[in-house]
Amino acid sequence: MDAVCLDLCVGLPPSPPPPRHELLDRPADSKAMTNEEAKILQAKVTQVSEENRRPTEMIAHLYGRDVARLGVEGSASPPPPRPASPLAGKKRGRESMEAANSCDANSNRHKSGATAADGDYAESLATDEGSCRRIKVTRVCRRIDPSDTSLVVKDGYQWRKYGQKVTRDNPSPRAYFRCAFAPSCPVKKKVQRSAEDSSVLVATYEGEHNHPSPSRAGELPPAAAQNGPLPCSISINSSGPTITLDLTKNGGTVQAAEAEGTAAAPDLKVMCREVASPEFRSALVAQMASALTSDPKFTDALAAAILRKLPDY
DNA sequence: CGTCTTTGACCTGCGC
DNA sequence: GCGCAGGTCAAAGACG
Repeated sequence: MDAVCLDLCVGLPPSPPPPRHELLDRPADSKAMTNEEAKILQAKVTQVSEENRRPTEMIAHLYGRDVARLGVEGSASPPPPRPASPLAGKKRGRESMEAANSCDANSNRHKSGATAADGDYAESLATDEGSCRRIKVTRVCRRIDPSDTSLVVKDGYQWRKYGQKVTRDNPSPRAYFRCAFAPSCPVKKKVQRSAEDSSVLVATYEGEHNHPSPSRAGELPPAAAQNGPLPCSISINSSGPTITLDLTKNGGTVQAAEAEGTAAAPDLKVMCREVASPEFRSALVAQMASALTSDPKFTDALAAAILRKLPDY
């Protein structure tokens, strides 16, 4: 997949800012600013403020949309009908919710003729019935050898199997796992072959681990640890600073999908979650500050704005 | 012998 | 209230 470049152009408008000497090398006898000059500078102040506000709004928009989407998916949207199982209406709400999330990307791929990829990923927040507590529900699809009947999805954690059941809507059994690394860990995992493609294992995780992964470095948050460096960079070109979200730098999940030549659209959710994470935001602020302070246009405009705020000398 | 897996029984919630 | 289906428990067996 090619890098997706969100050209959040925060550059200055086509009309270049006044040269530095116009602002800093003002003749001593021109202390008194004409009304026309004042209007022009006022307009520029407004313009610069607008330019500074734009990236903030775009980031906030991206962040807010991601959060809203996760909330709608998990708790608000009614589950879609399941034509494959006419009796599925008897299922409980929680199960129906999971079915709504169940490998949407997987089914979409089947519709579009593509094959399932390793590490397909979907996540939602499920509302626990009778309370406002939210349970994180994550679904991962992995392609396995069809002859492999182990129902094991390696994810770095230790799991203890406590049950297995054959469900109505799927001839293959569903295995139930608990996290075996920490006795108090509330996370459960259900693993079942996809009803549509028996070579695809669908693992559903409920809850969040209250301990670091035993097989990963514990410093990074799960998403970051799973996907490596933040998939974002800021560059400055002739048209101004550009924020680039590089979907190719998303760690193993996307790479696994790429290895099979398939799209990894669900990983956009992972990336959006990272964009919303404090680590990403602080890194983004640092990079933006670095980019802005190294931009002579920005420093010129900033110096001009500061000068205008200072009393005449 | 300790740990893990298997599997039938039981529990629980939902729809009718 | 009953039946159904998913989820969980726990005893028994397998394995290192």
